[in-house]
Amino acid sequence: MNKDNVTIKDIARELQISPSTVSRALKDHPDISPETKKLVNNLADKWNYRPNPIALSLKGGASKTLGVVVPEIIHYFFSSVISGIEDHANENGYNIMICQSNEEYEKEVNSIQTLVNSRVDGILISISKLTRNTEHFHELKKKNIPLVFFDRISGEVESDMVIIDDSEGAYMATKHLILEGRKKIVHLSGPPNLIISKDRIEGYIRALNEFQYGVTEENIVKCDQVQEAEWIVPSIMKRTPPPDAFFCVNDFTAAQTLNIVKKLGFHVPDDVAIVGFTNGQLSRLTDPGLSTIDQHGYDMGIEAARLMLDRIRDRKRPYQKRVIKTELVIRGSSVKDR
Amino acid sequence: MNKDNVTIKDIARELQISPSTVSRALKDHPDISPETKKLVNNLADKWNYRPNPIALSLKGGASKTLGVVVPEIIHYFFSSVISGIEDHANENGYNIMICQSNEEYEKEVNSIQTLVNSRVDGILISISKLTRNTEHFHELKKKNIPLVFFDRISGEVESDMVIIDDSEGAYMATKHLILEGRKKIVHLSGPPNLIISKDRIEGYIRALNEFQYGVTEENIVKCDQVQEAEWIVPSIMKRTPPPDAFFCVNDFTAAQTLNIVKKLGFHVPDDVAIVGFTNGQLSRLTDPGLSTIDQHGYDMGIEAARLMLDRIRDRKRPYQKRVIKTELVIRGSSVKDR
DNA sequence: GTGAAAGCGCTAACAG
DNA sequence: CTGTTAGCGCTTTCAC
Repeated sequence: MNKDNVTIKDIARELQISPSTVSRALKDHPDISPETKKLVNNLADKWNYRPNPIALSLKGGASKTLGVVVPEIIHYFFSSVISGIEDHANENGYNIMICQSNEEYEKEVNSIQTLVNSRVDGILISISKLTRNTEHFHELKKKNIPLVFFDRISGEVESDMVIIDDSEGAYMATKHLILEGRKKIVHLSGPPNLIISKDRIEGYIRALNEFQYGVTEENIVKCDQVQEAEWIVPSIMKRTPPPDAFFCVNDFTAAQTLNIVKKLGFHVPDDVAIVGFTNGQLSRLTDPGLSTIDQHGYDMGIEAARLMLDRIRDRKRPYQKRVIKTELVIRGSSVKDR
Repeated sequence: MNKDNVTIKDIARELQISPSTVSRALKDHPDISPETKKLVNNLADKWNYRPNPIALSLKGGASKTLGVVVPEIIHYFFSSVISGIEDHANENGYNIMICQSNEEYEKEVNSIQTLVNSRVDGILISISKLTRNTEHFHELKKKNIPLVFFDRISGEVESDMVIIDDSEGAYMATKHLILEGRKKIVHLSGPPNLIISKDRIEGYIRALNEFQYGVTEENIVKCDQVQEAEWIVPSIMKRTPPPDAFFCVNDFTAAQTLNIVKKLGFHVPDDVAIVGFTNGQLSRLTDPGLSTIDQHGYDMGIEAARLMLDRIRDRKRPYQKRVIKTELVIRGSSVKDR
C-alpha cells in the first residue's frame, strides 16, 4: 500500500540487483538464492507489487482474459452462465470481457472482432438467433483462437462445446404432461435455425411417440417472442377442441402463455397445463408457479470455462462436447394443488 | 483478411520504409507526404491491419477498457445498466470488463483489485448491500483511477455519480396509492445502509405527509429478500386492520408480496394494491400486472459511461451528479380494470 | 519528409 | 547464482 504501480525495476533499483533477478526471484526460480528471494519478496509485499498484465500480454501473447459473447445479458439463463464462467475464470487467474450480440448477426461479428482486437486468449459464445453464416467462427480457428460454444452451438463448426440435454429436457416435460393426463399438447418452439430448438422439438416428438400420441404439424408452432404469443396463443385456443397443455421453449413464453390463457377464461392447470424451460426467477412468481425444466446455467458456465482453459493449455486435444443434465421442476402450472 | 496480426513492422518492411513512418502515416501526421500515406493506408486496409491495443496500453497507459462492478448481473436493472454502459463505451472505442460482487464486501474489494490489476482506465460501480467500508474507493482516488458510482452510491466518497430520483419515484408511487383511495400503505424497504433505501423511504414519507397521513414505524419494514417476504408479509397481513397497499423497494419483492397476499385470500387490487420498483420483464408477467416505477436502467448506463469518458478526458473538472427521471407505470396490481 | 533509437514492464536466452 | 541484452508493438523525440 506504499506506492502505486511498483515495477520490477523499482524493486531492482532499491535492492541494487538486476531486474531479471527480481523477476526470477518472484517466480521462485531455482537459480536464485533463498536470501535474495526473501529480500525481493518482502519488498514486493511491502510495496504491494503487482505484475503488469499488459506487459505480460505484450510479451507472451497471453492476456489472461477470456471473451464471452451472449445474445442478451438480461436473460436469466445467460446471466447464470456468465456467473459460472466468471467464477471459474477468476479462480484460475483469468478475467472475462463480455459482449452482447443483441440477437443480431452483425453485432455478433462486431463483438468477436472487438474481442480479437483486445487479444483475448479465447472466446466463449452462444450464437444469436439470426446467425446463419459461420465465417466469423472459421476466422477464429484460422487465427488459432480457442472457441467454446455453449447452449446455442453452431452445427457447422467443429469446436469444444457444452450444451444441455435439450432433447431429454423436452422429453421429460412432455412426458410429464402426458402422465398428468394431457391429451393435446402444443409445443411453442424457438427459432428453427437454432439446434436447441430442433432438439427440443425432437424430445417433444419422442415423448409423444412413446405414448402413441399423434404428432401433428399444427401442434408445433414457432413462437418465442413477446409479440408473437400475443396473437398466436389466442388463435391456438380457438381450435376445437383447444389444447389442454403447452410446452414452451422458454419460461418467458410460458409465463406469457399462462397469462393469456387465463385471460381467455381458461383455468390453469385444470383446463390447460403449461411447462416452460429455464427455471429462472420468473417461474416462481407467476400464478400458479410455472413448471419448467431447469437448465443449470451456472454449471454450464463452469463447464464451458473449464473446457476453455483445458483448450488453452493443450491446443491439440480432440474437441469435446459436454452435456449438462436438465431437471424437471414441477409447480402449479401443470399439477393441481401445488 | 490476408494475414493475421499484421504489425506496423510488416507494413514497413513490405513498403521498404521505416516503422515510424508507417505509424505516422496511419495517424495522418502532417509531416508525411500524401503519397506515402496513401501507400500505407492502402496496404493497411488490404492486410486488415489492427493496432495492437496491448502495445498501446503499455506505451501510453490507456487500456481503453472500463471496469464495471455490479452486485449481481442477473437482476434486470443491472443488466440494463450494463447494456447502456457497454453501448456508450463501445461507441467510443472502449471495452468493458464486468465483475460481480455478489452483494459481498470482500468480493467487491477483490473485483476492484482485479480491475486495477487489469489496468482499466476507470471503474463504474454500484455498491453491494454489505459494503460499509469505503477504503477501497479512496484507494482508487489515490491511484488516480476515475470512479463513477451508479444507482447504489456511497455517501462518503466524493465522485461522479448517476442516480435516479429515488425519492421522487417513491413519492409518485405512494401518491398514486393514496389517490387510488388507499388508507394504510406499508413500505417494504431495502437495506438501510444504501442511500437508495433511505431516499425511497423519504419519498414515501413525503407523500404521506402531503396528504396528512400518519407515518408509523411499523409501516416501514425492511424486507428485500426472497426468504424474508415469506414470513414478513403474512405477519403484516395479520394486523387488524390489515394494510390495503404495499409499496415495495423492488419488483421482485412486489411480485412475491402479490403472490403471498393472494394466497392468503386477499384480492389484488381490491383488497390490497401493490406497487413495485424497477419495471423489469417480471412486472408484465404477474397476475395482475405489476404497477411499478420505471428506473430507466439503460439510460443510467449511458449517462454513467458518459460521465466516465468525460472524466477520463478531463480529470480536473468538478464532480457531477446526474439524476435520471423515474416514471410511474400503472398496471392491474394497483388499479382495477387493467 | 523520413529514419534511428529509446522506452513502456516484463521475460528469457545467453553469458559469465 | 546473477547480470546483460534483446524484444513483444507501438509512439515519439531527436536527427538528418
